[in-house]
Amino acid sequence: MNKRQLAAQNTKRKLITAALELIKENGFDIINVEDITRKAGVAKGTFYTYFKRKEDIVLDISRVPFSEIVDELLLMESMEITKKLTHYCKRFMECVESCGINICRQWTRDVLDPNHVPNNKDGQKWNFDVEMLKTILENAVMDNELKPDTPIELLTHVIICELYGMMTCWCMSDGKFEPLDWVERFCDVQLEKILEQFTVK
Amino acid sequence: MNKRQLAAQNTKRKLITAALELIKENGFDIINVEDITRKAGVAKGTFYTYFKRKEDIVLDISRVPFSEIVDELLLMESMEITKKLTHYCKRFMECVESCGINICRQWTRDVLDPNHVPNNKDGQKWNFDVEMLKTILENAVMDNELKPDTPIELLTHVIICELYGMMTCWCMSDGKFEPLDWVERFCDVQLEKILEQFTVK
DNA sequence: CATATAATTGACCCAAGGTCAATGACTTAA
DNA sequence: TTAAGTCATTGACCTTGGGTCAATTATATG
Repeated sequence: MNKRQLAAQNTKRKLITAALELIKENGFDIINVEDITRKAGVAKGTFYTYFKRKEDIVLDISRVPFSEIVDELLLMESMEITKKLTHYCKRFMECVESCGINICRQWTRDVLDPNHVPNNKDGQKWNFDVEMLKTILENAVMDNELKPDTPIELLTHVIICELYGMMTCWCMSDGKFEPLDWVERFCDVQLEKILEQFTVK
Repeated sequence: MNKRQLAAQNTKRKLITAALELIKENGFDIINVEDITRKAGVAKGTFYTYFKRKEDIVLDISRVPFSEIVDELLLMESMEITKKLTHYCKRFMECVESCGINICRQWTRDVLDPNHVPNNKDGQKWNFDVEMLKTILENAVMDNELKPDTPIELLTHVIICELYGMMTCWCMSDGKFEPLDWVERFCDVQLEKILEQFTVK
């Protein structure tokens, strides 16, 4: 990586850091692009070198904490399926809480925006690796923990639905409940039931 | 209701009808306030007599179908709790489907908008009567279907989470799955389990 | 009929997202 | 070393569209 690329990387990092602090504190709609660039110490136009639209920076902000979960799960390869899924769900809500309401709010609003086209290489819209969840379930089928005819696509969607539902409701309720208590209750009560009919006894 | 009030009511109805068609067809961000007023046959300023902000009209659009569910549930008073809740959930997703993705998307984005202050009299932000759900559960406790120490607030939130999760994911996935199949699976597999520990045997 | 009230209008304002030609620092190849 | 090429940076400028408001018109009231 040469000098120019390093400088560019640094500029992007400065923008993301500035935006993170400003949005977390004030909310996405309150601040404008110039607030971000001023805090980052660059010109307004520079923002648009790295992000197509004002909204796009939120995806990049939230990507960092969530990407850690994928690494953690790789280390849990040998564990049983419910342990892995429980970890996945709990860590998801931990990330939600650490990002804060303003970021999660805007992230959800972004993904619901039909104009939103992700600008990252892999075209991934969800910040959280849904593919990872699928892989966990596929491995469980291969390991004969789950029946061969398990509808993986469906189960993936069910769990994602649950997590996004919790996140959305948490934001809507202005943080009235504890995300971690919430997800724990879900794992204890519902998760096993969801898997039950596909589990090999 | 005198002539003037009737005309005003009619103007508002025209605006809502015009907006419904335009948003359902094109999406909220694509159309602007003038598109709505042009289609309704009124001036731009008139819009702001009835709605504080462009976004506020979406709440009014979606209120109609959802309000019907409350009436239906009043007719089911004598039925058992799972029947009532199943009906509630299924009808919710029916409304979601009939509103269409563009309306539901924008509705969710609205409620996640921290600037959003509902303009309707009762200050209700959710278009769907959450209080109704609470009432159903409270009645079940009184009828000794559910234990006296049932955490009603919690159960209400759990079910709302599920429904909003389904709606949000449906919108995010661009309508890739069937809302009705989805909610049926939820009612069959998870609903009973959620209630189980509070059910009087 | 005069006064009060409420709905309607559309020209206008303006915040802020987004553009782009010019600049200059850095890279590359001869 | 140097000249050509590349690319991040800049900030004045453009544009869109949400929202305002004084004037007007229609209706209600006494």
